Amino acid sequence: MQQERTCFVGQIEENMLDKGLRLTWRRQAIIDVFRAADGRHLSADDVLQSLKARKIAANATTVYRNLELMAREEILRHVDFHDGVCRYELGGSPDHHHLHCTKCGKLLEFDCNNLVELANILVKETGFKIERHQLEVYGICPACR
Amino acid sequence: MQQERTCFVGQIEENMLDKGLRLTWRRQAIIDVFRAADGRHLSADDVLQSLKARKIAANATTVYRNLELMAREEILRHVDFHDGVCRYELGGSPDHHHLHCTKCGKLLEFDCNNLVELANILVKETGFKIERHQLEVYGICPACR
DNA sequence: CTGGATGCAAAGTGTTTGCATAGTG
DNA sequence: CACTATGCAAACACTTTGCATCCAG
Repeated sequence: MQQERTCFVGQIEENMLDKGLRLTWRRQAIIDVFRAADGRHLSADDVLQSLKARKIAANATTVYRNLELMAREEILRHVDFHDGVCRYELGGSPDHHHLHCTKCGKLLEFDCNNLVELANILVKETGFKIERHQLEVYGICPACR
Repeated sequence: MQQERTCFVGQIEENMLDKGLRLTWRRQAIIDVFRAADGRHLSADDVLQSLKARKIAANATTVYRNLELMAREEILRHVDFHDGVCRYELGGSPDHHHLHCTKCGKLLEFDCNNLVELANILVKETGFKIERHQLEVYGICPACR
């Protein structure tokens, strides 16, 4: 049981410990949920349901608190699909964006070197120090056309 | 009094009538609020407060319903600053984007031909028919650095 | 053993819905 | 005069807060 819950302790967990964060069962479970989600973008409720499916007791409050914590510590990244729900994805590179099909909901990710270029132009023209940007694109995917 | 409320009936109002929408006092007042806002991006509550300041009785429900209606009819455009509030701006060209200062809240708008180009690339690569996109950039403005 | 993590209950915020009434075209 | 817009109250979904208890380091 203990073993089931501990799963494997990977880089993310070590990262958390390095940052002085406590590594609780629930936090590990949340990380596992994101690993299993394989790049999908989960809302607090998605996480909660996944935990329930894995028979891990968890409270919505705890999930919200941990998602926010992990986003602050840059373990998760906050993304916003303009649907009124906070979503998160695992880790790292903020330089990919999303292409949504407004019919079937299919989601494609794309890198965007153009945006890096654009960011440079913006820096020159406005003097802003750019911290983050998010581009969401909506359209109809080939299958739905 | 009647005259005060009617203000001037411009293109937007004619546009509404053309679409078969009723032009009520409150709708005109809401349009006036956006005109007076001079390009700023207003939440439902902002609109409500502005109406109150102009001594126009209006109910939150009505404001929500009309903002949604006008967005559907492409009189307003829905924008989302990822702060949990729906915002709207007047009209037209969707091809400008926003640069937010995360310290002072200053807001710059910028056009983006790069994004049009990007959109073309996405169309070619993915086969999506792109309907809309929104880019929000966050950073520190020169004054705050 | 001590301070942070958790659960529970309740409050909060922004938005939506149902229904009766008022007002526009 | 018909049919839509409005106000009001209540419901709603998602998220946050306060406090007592629990547990990792």
